[in-house]
Amino acid sequence: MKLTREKVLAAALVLVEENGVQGLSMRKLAAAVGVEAMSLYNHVPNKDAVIDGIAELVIRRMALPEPTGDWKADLRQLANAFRAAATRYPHAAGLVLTRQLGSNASLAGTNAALSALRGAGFDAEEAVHALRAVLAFLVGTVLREVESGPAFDGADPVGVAQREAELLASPFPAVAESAPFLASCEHDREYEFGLDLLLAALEFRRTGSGPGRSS
Amino acid sequence: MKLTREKVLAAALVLVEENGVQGLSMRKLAAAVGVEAMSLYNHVPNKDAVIDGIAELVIRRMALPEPTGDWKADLRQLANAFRAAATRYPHAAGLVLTRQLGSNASLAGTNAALSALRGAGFDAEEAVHALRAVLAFLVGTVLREVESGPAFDGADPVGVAQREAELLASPFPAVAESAPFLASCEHDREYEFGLDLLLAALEFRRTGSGPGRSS
DNA sequence: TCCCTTGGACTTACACCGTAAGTATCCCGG
DNA sequence: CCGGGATACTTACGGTGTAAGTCCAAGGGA
Repeated sequence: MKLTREKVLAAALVLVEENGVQGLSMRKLAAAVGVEAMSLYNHVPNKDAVIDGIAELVIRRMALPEPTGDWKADLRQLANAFRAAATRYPHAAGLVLTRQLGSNASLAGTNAALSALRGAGFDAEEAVHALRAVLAFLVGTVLREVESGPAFDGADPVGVAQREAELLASPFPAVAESAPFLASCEHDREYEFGLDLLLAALEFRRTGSGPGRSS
Repeated sequence: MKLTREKVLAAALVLVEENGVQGLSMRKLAAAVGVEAMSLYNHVPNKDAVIDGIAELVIRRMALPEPTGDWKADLRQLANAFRAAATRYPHAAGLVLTRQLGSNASLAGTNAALSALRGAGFDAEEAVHALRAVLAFLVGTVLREVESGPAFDGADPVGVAQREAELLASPFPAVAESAPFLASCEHDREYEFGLDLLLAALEFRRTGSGPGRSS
């Protein structure tokens, strides 16, 4: 079976998901595709290119939603798709979020988001600013989600309780008051909250009037 | 002169800023403090701890602003301080933004932000959500800022022009329309835009009525 | 005063890493 | 049928993180 760049990258992705990014080495990758280390260099210039390729592969596997014509719903679904694509490969997600995406791979998503914003009445420049604001929030949120250990997502009640106790004992009054909410982090809720905030602000900016109190 | 953990971390930070994170090795770090590699292990358990320590050091050097009583101004100044601290060490910034901060180092900043939000009328839980939304945006923005090469910040006009041409030639109409604005990225403006958006949304959520059109 | 504990620095060693350079093998177009 | 290009393998080098053991100087108790 002939080796291809695509197969190398696919194997690298599963290897990263199994062992973490640190656990990826050219020798292990070669073994995973049934080859000696140096043979990989026929398909890939060096290890950095492999890592770039993994990030590219992850976003290439992102499923773009169909536009509905409702710009807020469309933007939200695009954000959902991005988040789903990244969290699907928790170990590789950091790579996607960290390096700015090699143009071509993410242009389709960029285009979809800009279309929705243009349809909402933003001009070509404002649409870019709005997109970048939402994307920055998205990157920060997803990064927190994939990097935070299990002590944060509520799946480890003892860790959460211990953390809450530490925060309560801290010399910072506002931290102590909010300790129960700081000690854990429901990623879904934080994501929805922030996205609602941004979409509401964009709608306000667009129409000059706010929506009803957000649900 | 006796070696201490603190001196090791300080040396590691300057070394990272000189050579990038990849360029940091225990041997080089040891040489920088005038010692053999293995001696470092008397002060630091392993390399990961060094890297964690660098991130901690960077945020420990963040200068917290004085509270003014105006919650939006206070939040903005805190965000400015965070951004300034991170961009001061571009190579180390990725470390700070990537790993969730070891509790104690960032608690003072967390407390200041929560205080401002509590003062604005948010309850202990909403304040945490608001803080996390702003922080996520901040992380995403600063990450983009420190990772994007010089082809993006406008300092490399030929790179920007080339990039704009590529975008114009892409098969995505909304991308082509916004090409001049996608081709470069003024980090200050994007930061202000997104932060304004979030603060406006928070104010709206707090009072039930929007501010006048922003700036 | 002497000794002995202790802690920090040094030395050696190992397994592994990315990859430059050279060599063998296979397949396919002429 | 054969020659050349692509692909895979082998060897080798300098670098990495760190486990294990050695050595020495400073400080406290007898």
